Amino acid sequence: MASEDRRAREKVEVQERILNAARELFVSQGFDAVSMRKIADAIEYTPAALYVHFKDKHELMQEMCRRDFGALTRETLKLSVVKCPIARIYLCGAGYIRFGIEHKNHYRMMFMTPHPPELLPTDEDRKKMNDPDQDGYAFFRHAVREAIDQGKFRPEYTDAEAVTQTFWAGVHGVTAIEITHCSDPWLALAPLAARIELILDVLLRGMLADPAELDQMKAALRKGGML
Amino acid sequence: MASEDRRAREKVEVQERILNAARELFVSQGFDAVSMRKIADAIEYTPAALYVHFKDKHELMQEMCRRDFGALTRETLKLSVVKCPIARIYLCGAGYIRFGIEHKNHYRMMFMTPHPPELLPTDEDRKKMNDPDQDGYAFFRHAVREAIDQGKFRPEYTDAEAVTQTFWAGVHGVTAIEITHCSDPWLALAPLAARIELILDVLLRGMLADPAELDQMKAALRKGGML
DNA sequence: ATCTTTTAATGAACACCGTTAGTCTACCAC
DNA sequence: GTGGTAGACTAACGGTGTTCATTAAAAGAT
Repeated sequence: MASEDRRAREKVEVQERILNAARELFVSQGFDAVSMRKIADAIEYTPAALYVHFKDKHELMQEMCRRDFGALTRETLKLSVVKCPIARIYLCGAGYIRFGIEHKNHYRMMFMTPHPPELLPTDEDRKKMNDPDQDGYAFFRHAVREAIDQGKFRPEYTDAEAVTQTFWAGVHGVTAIEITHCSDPWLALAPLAARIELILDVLLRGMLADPAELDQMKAALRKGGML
Repeated sequence: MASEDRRAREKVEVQERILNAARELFVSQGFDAVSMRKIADAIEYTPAALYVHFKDKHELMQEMCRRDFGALTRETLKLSVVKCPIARIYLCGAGYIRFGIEHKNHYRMMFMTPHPPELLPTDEDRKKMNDPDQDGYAFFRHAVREAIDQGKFRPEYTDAEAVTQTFWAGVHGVTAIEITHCSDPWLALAPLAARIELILDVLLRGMLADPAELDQMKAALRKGGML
């Protein structure tokens, strides 16, 4: 059945052309600027044809973001070479913010827009979600757990999940504010770089049993050219 | 010209009925659920009539949110009775998050949606914006400045604007994550109360010259029944 | 009391949007 | 060849924000 393979290949190719057309509109103008009709026009198809390949607009956009966000995961996982969990946490946070700001609309879609609660994760998804070698969140939480186990954090901070989510909240806050308010004339934002360093320093120092360790870690990172 | 006054009163009354109808749809179902036609139906007017009173849908929604957010400002300003700037900062943050979560859609509209950059603040606005007795942000920044002047923060933290925005980023992060992801099956969020306390503790402790002061302050607040 | 100006509200339309039902057609397995 | 399948198409439905010419009524001026 070579022809069957070919048909499958063709199908995938069409889907990819759809997703690429969608991406082009999306990155430059955001979700609302992507209309099924515009996508269809771009690839010289009829709007209805898109529904052969995707359930609806939301699923289409989600699929596109999902693929593109593999890049964030891959970039994050690269940090497994960093031995010290504190340094790993710091670099994860910095990378996360940077990525979000370089992909504003993707970030908005993934982390600032509620997803329909109908799409539940499969068992396979659940497995991935908890594997630090496959999932960025799990990777980060693993670093937190290591730090806790090594007694790096204050003794009252034993809940890795809560600590992870608090750190996430901090970096998400900086990212989200930059995305939504960077050109808001009602607000005079301090330089982004300063805000990034501040939030990372403050969060980590506030969690560390020995706050001085932050500066040692940063000095070491600078020495290694990783900061 | 008594009749002129009456006409003005009537106009204001219609505007208010529009805003109230809009609010009702908005709080329960969000921005997208509010359509000009639905609002018009609710007050038994024609859709076009709304454009006599408001430039467009966005301005209408913005005006509604603006009014409702007076409540946040008023609630924040109440904290001027708290003498210690550190405690004031802490309570501001807690109140901010609480308010955001009790008014999810309003918060989303005000702080998670970019505003059209065409509407510049007037000179009067600019005056208000910098008056701690009228503006919540200025009030908060003033507390930060006090804390800095009193030597409460680490010596390298001298930029009140940056510190304010970093603290804001933290509380915004918690609020925004709760709003967008509270019913996300892909995420197991720690209890909200725990995340609130954690972020406030961590942020403040990370900034304080003497981290132990956080616990003293919290103890004092608990004694006074303010926490 | 009549005439003019102003203004809120209307009806009808425009240009979009996401989505669907029914149809056509090219290909595949038999 | 025949029947079935699946991708693409045409046409439409019901919705959206918004505009514009027109009405009707009230206000002000003479």
